[in-house]
Amino acid sequence: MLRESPIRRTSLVDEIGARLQEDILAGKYRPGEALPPERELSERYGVTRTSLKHALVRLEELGLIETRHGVGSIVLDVEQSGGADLLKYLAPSAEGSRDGSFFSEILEAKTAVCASFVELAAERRTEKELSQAESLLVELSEKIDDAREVQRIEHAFVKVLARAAHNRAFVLLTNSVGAAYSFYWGKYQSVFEDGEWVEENLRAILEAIRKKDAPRARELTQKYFRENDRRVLDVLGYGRKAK
Amino acid sequence: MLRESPIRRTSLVDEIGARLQEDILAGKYRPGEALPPERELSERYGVTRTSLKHALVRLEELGLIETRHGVGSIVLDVEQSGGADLLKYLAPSAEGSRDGSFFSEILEAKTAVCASFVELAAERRTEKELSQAESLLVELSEKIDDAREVQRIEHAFVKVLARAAHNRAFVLLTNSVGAAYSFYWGKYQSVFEDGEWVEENLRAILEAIRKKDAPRARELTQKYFRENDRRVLDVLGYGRKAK
DNA sequence: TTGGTATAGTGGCTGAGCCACTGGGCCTTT
DNA sequence: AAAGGCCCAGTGGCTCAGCCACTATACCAA
Repeated sequence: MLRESPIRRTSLVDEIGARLQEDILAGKYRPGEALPPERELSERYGVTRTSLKHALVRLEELGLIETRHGVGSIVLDVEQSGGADLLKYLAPSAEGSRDGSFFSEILEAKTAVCASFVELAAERRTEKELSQAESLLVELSEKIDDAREVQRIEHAFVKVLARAAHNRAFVLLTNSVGAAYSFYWGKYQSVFEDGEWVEENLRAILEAIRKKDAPRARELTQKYFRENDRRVLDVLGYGRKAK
Repeated sequence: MLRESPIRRTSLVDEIGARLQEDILAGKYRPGEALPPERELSERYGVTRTSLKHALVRLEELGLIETRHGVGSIVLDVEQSGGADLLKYLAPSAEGSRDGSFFSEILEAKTAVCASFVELAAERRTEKELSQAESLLVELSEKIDDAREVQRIEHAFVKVLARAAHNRAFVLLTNSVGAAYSFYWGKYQSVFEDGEWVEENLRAILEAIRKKDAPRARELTQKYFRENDRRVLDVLGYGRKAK
């Protein structure tokens, strides 16, 4: 069965969390200041303290606030303590404000991270990982006219390489960055209409990895993703503005 | 006032969250399976459902579980959906099991990420950022015999460069990675006893950035951090084993 | 086979309440 | 005055009991 992206039901808690998050990121509550007391916030948003608290737990996990017993919830400086998992929340709000440069920053980071782990993958890949990547390429050539499938397979291919680097930290970093642009996922599918171009590049990268030619693998990856990023930004209409 | 690392009071919720997290990561609950119902879990751990729920919210934010109304909390595959913010929790448990390779993986990722944003920083840094970095180097040379201070300043220096890349995604990635090794922070201070070596390297990097020589900045950064990583692993006794 | 419906199991959310911690003001003692 | 102890208002931590909303399943009817 084809797995469609499920309708995302937003719970009350998610809603409150998102509102608070926006307010914090918009500077309504400034770093160093305390949020209003939970009792007041819960009344203001019309929810119980319990529900509000669930939202605060989430914000604390993200590194947006620090809650201290007997004191309150202090707003932190995002640049100082915000974690990478924030990226997935920042993307939609950047979209709302037509902030294309933010998306280009995500892509840039993605490209850099990918280039790094591909370099490592070239040195450490096992035969099994090579064949996994290879079979993805075979699948790609079969579905080369379906942009949607091309996009999916390319993504899976990158994930295989991330694992092939045999570095758990890189896998998690890749996940965070991936979650950040997953929001845009459907919006630049047209980039993958040129399936041959994708296949050609991925194959070249895989060849370099097979030969354990790390520098070349890195170079090819960087080249491919940079061009890819450029096309994506073009499609989304951020083409020129973006640095 | 000198800011000491505060005593970390662990709340009940943190405790439950940590326990569940360990159990999940240890494979007690397998990906795809559902966690026991909240009512049962809360009874098992001897806390109210509310408190347990707070912990589950945290785990969901981390990408360890997915909770669905009317169904339950499904355990996710960490490699598939775990975010970078997990790193900071993985470090202590890896320490417990003497898993040195995990720490070396974090350092490796850190080095790669730093090298990438330094490359960008060389192209985009403003004069202001240059002078910020410069004054940190001045401070460094004044406190060059205090390993603790050298470590702190080096860290601040890196953060300045991260911002100089003018890419918000990189800042957040750096924060996540930084949080991951902050756990070890005090344990390898001796590496920074050689303050001259640190200063010399940072200065060279800054010079390359000043000249907008991106490739060289990248190369120097990579060289410095790789050697640094090696020393850190040595100090922690993971020297040889680590890949 | 199809489609509805009852139902058991699960999370979502509420509201009231008590306990624990923090910080600052006040009062005593020196 | 200065220092130390105490109290208390404000705030988060956590509990308890309960009802509502959603989901999957099994069964029944067309």
